[in-house]
Amino acid sequence: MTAPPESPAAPPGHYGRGALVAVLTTQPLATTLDYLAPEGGCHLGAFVEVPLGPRQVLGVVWGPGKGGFDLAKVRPVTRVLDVPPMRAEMQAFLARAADYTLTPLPAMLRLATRAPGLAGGAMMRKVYRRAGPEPARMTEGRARVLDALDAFGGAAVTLSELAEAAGVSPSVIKGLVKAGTIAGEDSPRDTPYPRLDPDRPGVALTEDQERAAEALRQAARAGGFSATLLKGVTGSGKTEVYLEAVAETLRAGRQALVLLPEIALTAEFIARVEARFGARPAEWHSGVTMTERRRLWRMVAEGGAELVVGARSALFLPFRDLGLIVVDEEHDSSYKQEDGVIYNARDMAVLRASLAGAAVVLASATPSLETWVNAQTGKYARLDLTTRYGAAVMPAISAIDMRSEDMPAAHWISPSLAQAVGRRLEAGEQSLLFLNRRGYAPVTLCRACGAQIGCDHCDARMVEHRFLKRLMCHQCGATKPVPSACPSCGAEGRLAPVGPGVERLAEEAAALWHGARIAILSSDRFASARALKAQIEAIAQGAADIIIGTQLVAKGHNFPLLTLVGVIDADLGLQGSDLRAAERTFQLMRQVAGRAGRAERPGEALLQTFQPEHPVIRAILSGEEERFWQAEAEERRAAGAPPFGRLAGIILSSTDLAQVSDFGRELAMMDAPLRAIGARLFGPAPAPIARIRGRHRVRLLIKAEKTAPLQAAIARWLGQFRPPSGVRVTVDIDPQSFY
DNA sequence: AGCACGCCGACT
DNA sequence: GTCGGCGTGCTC
Repeated sequence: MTAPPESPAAPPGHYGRGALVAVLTTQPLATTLDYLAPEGGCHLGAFVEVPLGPRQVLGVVWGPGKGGFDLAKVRPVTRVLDVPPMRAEMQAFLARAADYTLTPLPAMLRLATRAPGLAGGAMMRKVYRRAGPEPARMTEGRARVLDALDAFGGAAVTLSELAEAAGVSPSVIKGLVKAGTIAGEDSPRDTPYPRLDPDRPGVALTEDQERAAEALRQAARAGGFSATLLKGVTGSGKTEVYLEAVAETLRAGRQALVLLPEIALTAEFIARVEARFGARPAEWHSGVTMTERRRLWRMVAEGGAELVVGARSALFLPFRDLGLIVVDEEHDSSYKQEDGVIYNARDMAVLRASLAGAAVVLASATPSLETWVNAQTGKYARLDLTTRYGAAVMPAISAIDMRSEDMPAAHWISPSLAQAVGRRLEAGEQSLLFLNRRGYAPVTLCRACGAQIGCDHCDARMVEHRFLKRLMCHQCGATKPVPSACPSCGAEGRLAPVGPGVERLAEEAAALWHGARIAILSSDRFASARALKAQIEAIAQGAADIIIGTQLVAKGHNFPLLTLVGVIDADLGLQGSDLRAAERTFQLMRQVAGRAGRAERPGEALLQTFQPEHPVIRAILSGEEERFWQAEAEERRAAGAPPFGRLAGIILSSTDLAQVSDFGRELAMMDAPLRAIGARLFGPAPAPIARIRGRHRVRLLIKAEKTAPLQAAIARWLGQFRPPSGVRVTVDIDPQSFY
C-alpha cells in the first residue's frame, strides 16, 4: 500500500499522480471503485473518465481510495474532463438525497450529469470581427458584409450568421478574410447568458406586496438557509414579489433557480423576467435542445448563468453559488417524480437550499398541507398576499345542487350552468367548463352483456378518444380502434360510451350553443408544448367563447376575458380513499375558480355537485381556507398520517403474479427490522391498479412515527432478501398517490 | 448498465 | 456434434 507521496505544495482536496482515489460512476454498482489518480493528479469532485471492464465510463472523484482491493488490479483514471469539479455541496446533496429516497447513489449521480457533451470539453467555433483596413477592391457584397458586421456591434458572429445577415454567400466573407479586412478566431461555443439587471425599476408593488418583497429581500441578503411560504391568492402577484428575492440574490452575486411545475408556464414567466431584468434567464426542461443544455450546464457551473427557470430536474444542476430556490405552485403534484428515481422536488429543493446556504421560497395560493403545517409550527416563515392585484377581485363561488337540476340522460351541463354560460356569451365574455377527464368517454360498455372494454396490458378501462378515433389506456398509453362488435360476447353495434370526457362535453356545448367558438384544452390534443402554448395564447386573446379544459387549465394561465368557471363534476376527486383526496380537490377547485375574473371584470365560479353539504365542498364555497387546513391537519394528526407520521410505499411488480404474491408474503413475514423502530407494515395487497404494462403489482405500506429512522429500517429489512429475478422492488418514501 | 460466462433445446 | 436462448455475475 504505497501510493507515491503527493507533492507538499498540493492544495487540499488534490490527489497527486498515482494516489488511490474512490470514483463514483453512473453505473449501478452500489459503491465507489478505486482508481489511480492520473498524470497531473486530480481534484476531489473532478469529473473523470475511467475504464470499467472493456468500456470507458463517466465518474466523479468522490474521495480518497478505500483500499482493500488487489492493488495490481487497480487501473488509472483515463482522463480528467474539462469541466469545473463537483462542489462539496453537490456531493453532500446527492448523498443525502440518495439516503432519503433510498435510491442508489449512482442513479442520483446520473440525474446530475444529464447534460450532453460533458466529455467533449469546451467546444469551439469560429467567430468573425473587423481586423484591418477596407480591401483595395470594394464590392457591393463586401460592403454589405462590413455593414452587417458593424450592426452586430462586436457580438460574436459566425460565418453562416454573417452570410445570412449580409445576404451574401460564405465565399464573399472568405474573400474579405483573405484580404485581411476581417479575421476569424476561435471562441468557446458555450457563451455566458446575458446579464440580468436587478436594478431596473420593477412594476410598482402594492403595500401588501412590498411588505412581502422586503421580507424576501432580507432573507436573500442574509445569505444563509431560510425557508418561506409565500401564500397568495391567484392573481395576487406572487411572481412580482418573488422576483424581488431574485433581484436581491443577483445583487449579492449569487445564482437563483425558479422551479415551475409545467413547461407550458415557462413562456409567460420568461416574459416577466425579461420585463423586470431586461434579459432572458436560462431555461432548463425537456423541451430544450441538446446544444442549449450543454451550454446551460457549463454556464451554471462556471457562473455564466445567473437565473435558471426550469422543471424539477433543474435541481440537479451544478450551481456554482446557489443563493435562492423558488418553488412556484409548490403544492403541484407534478413535483413528485413517480418513475425512475422517485423524489419530491419540493422537499429536495429545501434539502439543497439547506446544504447550499440558500433561501427557499415555496409559493402557492393553496399550499400543500405539509408546507402549511411547517409554516404553522414556525419551521418556515410565512408571508400572505391577501388582495388580488389591481382591480381584480376573487370570484364568487357557489354550488349548483345537481340533485335538484333537471338532467336528461347523457347530459352534464345543468340548466343553471347553461344559463350562466349563455349570459357570458351575450356579454362577449369567455366561459371555462372544467372537467378533469381526457377523451370522449371514460367507459365503453356493451349493452348486450355488460362488459367494459379494458386494456390488454393493464388492469384499467380504456378511454374512448373520438379525436384520435381510438380507445386509449391512460396507464400505459396503448391504443386500439373502437371495435364494432363486443370483444366479450360478440354482439354487433351494442357498444356504448358511458360518462363524459372533455370531448363529449364539447359536443354537448356545441349542441347547446350553435355558432359559439369552443376550444378544448387537454394535454393529449397537442403534438408539442409549442402548439399548446400557441393555442393558450390565442385563447387569451379571445379566440374562443367557451373553453373546455382538463387539469391543464388550472395551472396559472392568464385568460383576461374569462369571467365564468363551471366545474362539471366537483365531486370527482372526492371519490376513492386517497389520503389526499380532500386536499387535492380543495386545491384544484380553488385554483380553477381563480381563473375567473383576472382583469377588470368580476368573475364567478359554479360548482356542479351532488353533495353540497360535503365538508370539502363547503370549505371551498365559504372561502374559509385557514379553517379547511386546520380541520384537515387535525384529522391527519389524529390518524398519525403525514405530515404528523411517515409513510413509505413498497411496490413489487413482475409478469408472474404468483411470484410477486409469494415474495410479498415473504417480505411481510420478516418485518422484524420495521417493528424494531415501531413501524407497522400493511399488506401485501394487490395495488389499486393491479396490472400495468403486463406487470402484476403488489403493494405494501409502512407507517411510522414522524421521528422514526424509517429509511434505515427499510434498508435493513429489504437487505434480508434477494428479490427473485424478474421481480422489481420500488420504494416510495412519502408517497403522494397510491396507484 | 453492458458484457462476459455458462448451461439446456433445435438445427446441420 | 454445434448455434444460441437469456439467467447469473462482475466491473477498481
